[in-house]
Amino acid sequence: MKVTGDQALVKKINKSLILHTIRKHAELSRARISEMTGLNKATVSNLVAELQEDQLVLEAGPGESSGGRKPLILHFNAMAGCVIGMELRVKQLTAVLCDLNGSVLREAESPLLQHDLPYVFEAMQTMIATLIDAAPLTHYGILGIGVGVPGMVDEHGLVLFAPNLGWEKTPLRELLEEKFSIPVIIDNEANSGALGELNFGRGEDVRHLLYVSAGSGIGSGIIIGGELYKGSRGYAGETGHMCIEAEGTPCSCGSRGCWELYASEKAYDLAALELPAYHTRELIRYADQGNAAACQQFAVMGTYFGIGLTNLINSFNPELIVIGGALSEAREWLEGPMQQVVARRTLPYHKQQLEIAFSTLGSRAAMIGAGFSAAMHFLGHTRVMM
Amino acid sequence: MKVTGDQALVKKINKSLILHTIRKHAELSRARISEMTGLNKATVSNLVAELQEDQLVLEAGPGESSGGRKPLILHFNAMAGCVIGMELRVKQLTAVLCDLNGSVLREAESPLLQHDLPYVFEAMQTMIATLIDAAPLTHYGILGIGVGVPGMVDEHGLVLFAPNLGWEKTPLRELLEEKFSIPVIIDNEANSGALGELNFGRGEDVRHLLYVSAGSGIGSGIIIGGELYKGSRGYAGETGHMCIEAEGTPCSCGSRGCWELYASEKAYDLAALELPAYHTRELIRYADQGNAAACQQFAVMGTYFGIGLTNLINSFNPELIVIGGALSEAREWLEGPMQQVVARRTLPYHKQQLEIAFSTLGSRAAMIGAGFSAAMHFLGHTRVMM
DNA sequence: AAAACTTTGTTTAACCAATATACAAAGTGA
DNA sequence: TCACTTTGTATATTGGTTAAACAAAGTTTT
Repeated sequence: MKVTGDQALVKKINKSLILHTIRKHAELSRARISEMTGLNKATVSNLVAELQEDQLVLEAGPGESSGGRKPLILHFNAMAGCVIGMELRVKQLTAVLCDLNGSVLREAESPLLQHDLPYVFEAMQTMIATLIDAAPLTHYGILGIGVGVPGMVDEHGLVLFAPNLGWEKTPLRELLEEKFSIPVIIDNEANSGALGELNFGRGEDVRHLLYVSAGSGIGSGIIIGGELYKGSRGYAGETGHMCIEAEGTPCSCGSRGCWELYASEKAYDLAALELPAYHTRELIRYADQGNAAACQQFAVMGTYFGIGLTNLINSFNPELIVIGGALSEAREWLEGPMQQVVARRTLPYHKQQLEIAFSTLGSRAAMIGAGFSAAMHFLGHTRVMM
Repeated sequence: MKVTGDQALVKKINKSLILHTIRKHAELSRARISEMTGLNKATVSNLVAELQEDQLVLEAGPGESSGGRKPLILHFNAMAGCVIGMELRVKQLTAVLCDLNGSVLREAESPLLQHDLPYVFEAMQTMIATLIDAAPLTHYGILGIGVGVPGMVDEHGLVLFAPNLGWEKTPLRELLEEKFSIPVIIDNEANSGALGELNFGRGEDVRHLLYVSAGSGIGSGIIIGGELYKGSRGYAGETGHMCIEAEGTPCSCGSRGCWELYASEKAYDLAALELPAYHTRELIRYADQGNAAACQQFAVMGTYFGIGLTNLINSFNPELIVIGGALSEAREWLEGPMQQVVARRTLPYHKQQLEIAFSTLGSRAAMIGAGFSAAMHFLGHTRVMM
């Protein structure tokens, strides 16, 4: 059954519009909201009153007059409740406690020594419980948990396939919801990172964003029209297995010449590196010391990284690409060769309005994005398309 | 100013819902529509009455009783008006006169000898005028013109760049609207083809579809969530310039190893073909006659075609890929090698629900899709997202 | 300092689309 | 013929937005 229109829907649309207008712009008066949205002043007053009852909007006293009565300043009550954003990495579990604006209230981190589900689930439980205990008292309490995982996730929060964890069809959402009895959102780590950068990083006012996470592999989160694009069964963005050498190195996925073999940490295995370094951090240290082999390694990777980016640019035509993940820390060494290749290889019209940036949220992008998903699930977002 | 909710919007949403329900399913009663949409019977009656006044819905007399009063069968009045769908190709101009259901009422075709705008525009004008004259008398007359062009088009119908025509920043929509005073929709030929296949070809009930048009180059039309995805400035889908050989053959776009150099008609130039054939039709004839060189040529192209498809599959995760364009006529020779590569190289979870099909609309896909765009522009489509 | 003007936010009455409910019309089956 | 089903319409109610008037609280002009 499709969505039909009635008065309740109208109210939902307008209330949602007002809430998100306040959330994004902060410090608005009712009169200003009426102007910005086109809604009648009376409608704004009524719905703001409801949002105040819901504890989602607060009145912060009078503002500056512009020649008449002083406006009553409203702002979004980011502390109406808290959310937990978590990232499950191969060697580490990290999480944040956030308010509804993505501000980090508390951080937690613990190493992950094994990958079997009981062990990992136990570690997640412990960390979540710790953050819940540490949460300040708010009206709604803990509103939800968002988790970014290194693998494909379907629309029911089932982790279909996470090769680096050895997981297959793991019902992570179900397990966590059963344990904590609050909504849980599971998503691919790159998708979460894309949401984080879109909302709290570089992506303000961007409608088409590509977040490319390069670490032990490469994954992309695709934002289209301001929203996450997940593909037909929820796992688009597996761009690491894009072929950039038709008859290149065989990959574990069954294909050959996959991008991530040349432009992620997997490249270290292939390179004839005469250095005792197989991790990005170490390699960066060598490069910083002026080691030619390390510099060369990054230069080659940067070039390959740019080739893959070019393909994504030609296909998706994004406004902004944000590069995140462990490799983004090697920006100093990767950026030059990468930008050079992109400049040389991209179609002229794509170049014009494209910006390629490195993550501003750094390693927290995925956590913050995952928390944002949980917050949005609570806040809702009803709107009309023409 | 954003879209706000009021009663007019509610009516618009519901009227649109009813109209498109009738359009897609045909032969429905008011009672059945009420069940399908969830709208109240009275609401359906009222809005159907308005749609009848608008001449968009007709009553076709009583249907079969299922144990009670006979239903009154409604159907979409596809002949409320006509649209023109046109495709501008490098060597040919083709167009169709369609009803609002994409049924072709009349076809036209003429060779294109030059590419300068005055000549092409003159040819377009003549063809459109002929079709308008040939149109049957309908309530609304000619509702719009849709044109698919071999190049990038922005949201204002400006042809930004069409290398095969030598066009740059050509205001095609403006010119046609000025001339004919009806709405004109310009789009990339692959985008139009994607819409055609989605609505009138293989794509029924498909939400994520990729239409890959292979001819003198390769372009893709991307349907996401049942809607055309155009990228940030309206020209996503330039997948032909996806690099599949990092240090491959230099391309006119400035890059190297572009997919279309290996898997479109451009490959003929590169191949050491010892045949006097440089066009697909001729080559197919040779292959049909058992010529080994021709078969080999197609087999290689099929393999490369599959490699590019694999990249698209991993990135977009579509439910259905439809292959169109001139090369789709070589299906017999391309399909085997192509499917083999895809089967071997695609990630296991992507394979499960993916179907790769050849165009059913053939060379008419883009025209019919362009006409559909014009029809949809008239009919409107208002809906809600949660 | 008083008067005139501005701006903000609320109150009021009117409007109108969807809905539930009752009802009329037109069929089936025993 | 009678009981039941199904279809489609009529009626009163509900509840959201809106325009317009208004009250409140400023600033600017005289």
